[in-house]
Amino acid sequence: MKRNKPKFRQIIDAAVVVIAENGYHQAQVSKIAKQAGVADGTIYLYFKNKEDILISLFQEKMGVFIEIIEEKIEGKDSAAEKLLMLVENHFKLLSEDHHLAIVTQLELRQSNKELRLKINEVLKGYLMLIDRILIEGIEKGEFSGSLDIRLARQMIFGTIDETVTSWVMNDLKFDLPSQAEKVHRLLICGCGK
Amino acid sequence: MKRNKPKFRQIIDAAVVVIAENGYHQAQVSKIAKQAGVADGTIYLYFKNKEDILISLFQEKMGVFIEIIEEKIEGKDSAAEKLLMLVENHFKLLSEDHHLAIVTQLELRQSNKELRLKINEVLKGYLMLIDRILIEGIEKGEFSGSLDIRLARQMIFGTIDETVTSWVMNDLKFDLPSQAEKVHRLLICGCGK
Amino acid sequence: MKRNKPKFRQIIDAAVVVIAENGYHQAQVSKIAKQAGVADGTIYLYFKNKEDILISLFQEKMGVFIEIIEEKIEGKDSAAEKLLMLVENHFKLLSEDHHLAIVTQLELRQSNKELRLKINEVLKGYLMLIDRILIEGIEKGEFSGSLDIRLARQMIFGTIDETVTSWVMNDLKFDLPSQAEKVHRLLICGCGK
Amino acid sequence: MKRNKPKFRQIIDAAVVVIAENGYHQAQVSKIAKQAGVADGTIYLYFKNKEDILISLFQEKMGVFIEIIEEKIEGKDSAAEKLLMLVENHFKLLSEDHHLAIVTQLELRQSNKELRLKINEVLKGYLMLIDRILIEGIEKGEFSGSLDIRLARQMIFGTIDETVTSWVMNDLKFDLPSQAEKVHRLLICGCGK
DNA sequence: AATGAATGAGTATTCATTCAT
DNA sequence: TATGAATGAATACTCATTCAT
Repeated sequence: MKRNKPKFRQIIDAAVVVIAENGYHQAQVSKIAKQAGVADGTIYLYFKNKEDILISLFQEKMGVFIEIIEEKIEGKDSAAEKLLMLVENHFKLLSEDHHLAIVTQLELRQSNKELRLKINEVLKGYLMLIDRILIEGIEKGEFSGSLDIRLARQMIFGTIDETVTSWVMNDLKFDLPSQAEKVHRLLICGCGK
Repeated sequence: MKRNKPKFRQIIDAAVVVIAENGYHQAQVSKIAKQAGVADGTIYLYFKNKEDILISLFQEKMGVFIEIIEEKIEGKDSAAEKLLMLVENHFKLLSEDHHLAIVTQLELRQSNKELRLKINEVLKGYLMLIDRILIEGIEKGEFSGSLDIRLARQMIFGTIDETVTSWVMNDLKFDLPSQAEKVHRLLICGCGK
Repeated sequence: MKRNKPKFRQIIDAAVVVIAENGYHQAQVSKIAKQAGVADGTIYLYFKNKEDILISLFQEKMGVFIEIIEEKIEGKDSAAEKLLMLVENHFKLLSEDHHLAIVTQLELRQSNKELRLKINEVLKGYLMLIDRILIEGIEKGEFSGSLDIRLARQMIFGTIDETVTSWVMNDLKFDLPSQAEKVHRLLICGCGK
Repeated sequence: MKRNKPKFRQIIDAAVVVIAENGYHQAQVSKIAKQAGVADGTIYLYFKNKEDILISLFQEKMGVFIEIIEEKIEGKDSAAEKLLMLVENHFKLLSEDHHLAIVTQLELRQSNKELRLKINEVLKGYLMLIDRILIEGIEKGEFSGSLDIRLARQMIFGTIDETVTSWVMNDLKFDLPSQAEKVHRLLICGCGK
């Protein structure tokens, strides 16, 4: 299994660095290979083509993402607390890895539609996690029974994503994790009183 | 002034069609010229370069967007009503122009960071419109006094944007304008009871 | 029509020179462009791709070949005389253009099967010319009535081709046209007495 | 001596299969190794490089070819009969091994000039066999005394080769050995009456 | 003897932009 | 104004060969 060999992760980590520092369109395979400390050809022993590097990158990183967040929300009793954990850790994980934040929020979105559809496939796991929290919240009576799950999920993900993107676009200037509580409050209570 | 000459809009409209039908990376200048019924070189009498076409496209379309929405909210008394008008018309305008929806939600996001920063510049007018509604809502006591304007704006824009993108990605299948009221309720009241 | 523009022939002639002097596998498009005195991209205004240059090359040169030979045999009364003209001019035309001889006998044969099939398509015109001579010879009673046209054509073409290839492989040392009469005699009378 | 070890022939036979089924340019060393049931590196214990495989392949196969034909013509009294034996067995041997026919007539000719010169070196043995038959025919008075040996040899080899190539190119459709007698007659008597 | 993971050189093609007419 | 022929920079991927085990 290629995915477990050290060079697989080595190349993916190199790709994150190269894309973050040079931009998507300046991230040539040869640059990634150099950063990973392998020959150009070695890349193709572990990945089918350049696109495969990017999909695998997203799969690996998003996989860890989902895993960690699932772990954090496990012990929590209320859906609201779980949502807070999700927002907090989403912000925390990305603020701890600036390169990854730049890659996921800015650079990878420049990829073509085909690649973006595959990335969306990976994202589905995360969106389903949000859905589970929403359903639990409704069942427990924490959230409104008339909630449209899809729209609520789009609000949650859209708000988180827009906040992170805005943070990245503003050159990572403000402190992201400290926004989690306020964002959480907005998602639960909205703008109203 | 180039912007008022017929060929200026002719080329921009051609660009929308070509990008929507071929995708961002298959929207060559020569294709846009052909669609517009002019020679390749003529493009450069009206636009500095290809990027300038895309920025102008966004400026023109977003300008109309803001204008119409401002008009619609003018007479409304409450901030909540104004927000509803904004969501409703945002959805309505895009659902009336599928080509434009595809271009703004999917294709134009594939542009490089530099171009996206310039697009964000144009977006600021729209975001300031949201800010004005929020401030009015706080001042009138409709919205929570402790609202973080920036975060609230990011929630509103993020939610609207995510909803539209999801609609476009699902091949424009569901009815977008009919979601406005529910989205509005979510933005005002959140997920909670 | 691209085929009539001067650059079309200019590029083909450059290809003959470059392939003859560098070999098929060292005949890069950029080398051909340089030899033709045009930019790399200009090649693609006149040819679909590299393969298209080679096919067009063969078509153009073989077209001239067939045309000239048809002209030469026109006035001849007997099939035997016509066959002599064919051999003589085949040898003469190639011995007058060493570059072309090298390209058709050695270099172009290194192309892949697909390209060779297309080249064979072009060759058919020449083989049909041979067939017409054979049929006339049989009808006029010059050639044996029991002649198998296909085999006879294969003998004629095979013998001519092998002779030319051998001449090219021996570095064009001996005088090719002077062999025509002897080759002609062999084709008519065979090895026997 | 490498040539006598089983893996030497094993690799050569694998090469014939792989080249025949995949084409010259798709016959990678790794594919040949896999077909032969050895590791890539093992190839290089038996052959200097890839070219060496192809030359050895040709040497081995052509060696058997010459051996068998020499055996067949040994007892024959006349040069004409010997020539018939040569044509017949040339056709028979190749029609019995389609893979080999494809490799020698089509695929190996795509090799570069250098390799083809080396292959010609191997062919010389076969051409000398033809020469010996021709000389015997002249001495015995069967063939014309004024025969140019080189040209006659080129006619014989060129005709046989063109016939086989044509057979391979027509997907081995017609029966090759049954053409031998007619080809033989053509070579002895030519097209004339 | 045998393995197979690693190497790294080499090239066709696209397309935004220019400028002579 | 308008044209469109010409330009030329820039890059992913393959595969013969090696060598540590």
